[in-house]
Order: sequence, then C-alpha cells, then structure tokens
Amino acid sequence: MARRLTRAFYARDSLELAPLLLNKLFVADEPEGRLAVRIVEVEAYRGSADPGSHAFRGQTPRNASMFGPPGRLYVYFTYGMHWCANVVALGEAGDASAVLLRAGEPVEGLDAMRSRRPAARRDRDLCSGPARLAQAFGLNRDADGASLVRGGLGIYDDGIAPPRRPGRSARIGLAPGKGETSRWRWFVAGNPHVSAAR
DNA sequence: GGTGTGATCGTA
DNA sequence: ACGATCACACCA
Repeated sequence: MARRLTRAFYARDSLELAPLLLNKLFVADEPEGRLAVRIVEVEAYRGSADPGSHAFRGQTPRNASMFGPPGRLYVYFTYGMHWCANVVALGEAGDASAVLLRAGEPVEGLDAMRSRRPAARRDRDLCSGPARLAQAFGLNRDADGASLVRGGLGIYDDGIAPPRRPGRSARIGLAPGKGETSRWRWFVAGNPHVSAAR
C-alpha cells in the first residue's frame, strides 16, 4: 500500500528532503486516469545563500511559491518553452527552499505520457529531464502553487526506501562561478531514466 | 554512441 | 541579454 507524504514530511530543508524523495512515487490523479513515476533524480535549491536559485535575489511574483508553505509545487517557465516543477520544502525564517524534480521512471499512465510527449522515441525519454517530466504530466502555470498534500497531485511512499548510497553530483546547468557551489544533485545510480549528464 | 546548435520568451 | 532545457542534425 502506498502512503501519501504528509505536510510534516515536507517540513525540512531542501538539502535534507531531496535525497529522501528518491524512489518515491510522484502521482497525478486525473479524470482520464492516473499518472505515476518513480522519482530517480532531484536537485536542491535554497534562497538568499544560493546563487544558483531563482530565489537568490528575493521574492518575486514568479518565485513566490518557493517561499510558501512546504508540500506544494513551484512550477516555472524557462528557455522560452519549457516548464519545470519543484517540491517546496521548508526554508529558514522567510527564506526559500525547494527540490527540483529532474527525472522519473514511468510506472503508470504510460499511454497518456506518450501522447503528451510525441517526441519521445523510447519510454526512457518520457520523463528523463525536468521539462520532460513536467510535459509528461501536463504541468504548467496552472500547477504552480498546487498542493501535494490534498488534491490530485501527490507524492507517495510505496515501501521502497531511498538508495542507501545515492549518486551525487553538482547541479546541472550551473557552473562554479555561475552560482554552483556544492553537490546538490542526487540520483538513483545506474537507473536508465536518470537524465543524461552534461 | 557522441557533439553542436537553434528554438523561443518571461524576467531582471 | 540570458536562462535550473530539449530536439534534431550530423558524425562516428
């Protein structure tokens, strides 16, 4: 039996939350059916102390969800064409904290994902990247701020623990000097659905 | 398998 | 201008 994560689970800093989300199920219950992926790759982002974060320069209308209560989604638009989804964690005293969902292994609703992602030639391409995952789930501006604790979107624990020794690296798309300072990317080592390395 | 490049637009 | 990216062309 899968148990939905409660608000208490999200009430920790993104650095602590990120690796705990590995192997959890990200689920969307839709009228047409149920979508589910096993989370295999994540990145932690923080606020004022994280130059790589959208929240580094403070709160704006775009990143407001990142400052909100934990257990919701922060969905942003980038590169003029892509949406990406974060899980909001608990920041310190008015600061932001979130975990970017970078890749998932599809486990349910594959047909709906394929129809939303006609460019994906193989099933391993359906959710192997943050914008791919968001597209497969149909996440966009409408999902920004959506609750993961109530409603159709949620994260579930079906009894598979996070890896005892997860893979770890610097965050993708950021470089030392371009905001990257630490190794805040975690992934399920060896899983073919992890996004391609740079 | 790999690398290189164009697309496209909200935000600062 | 540039970005928490992707898809496709091309080469091997």
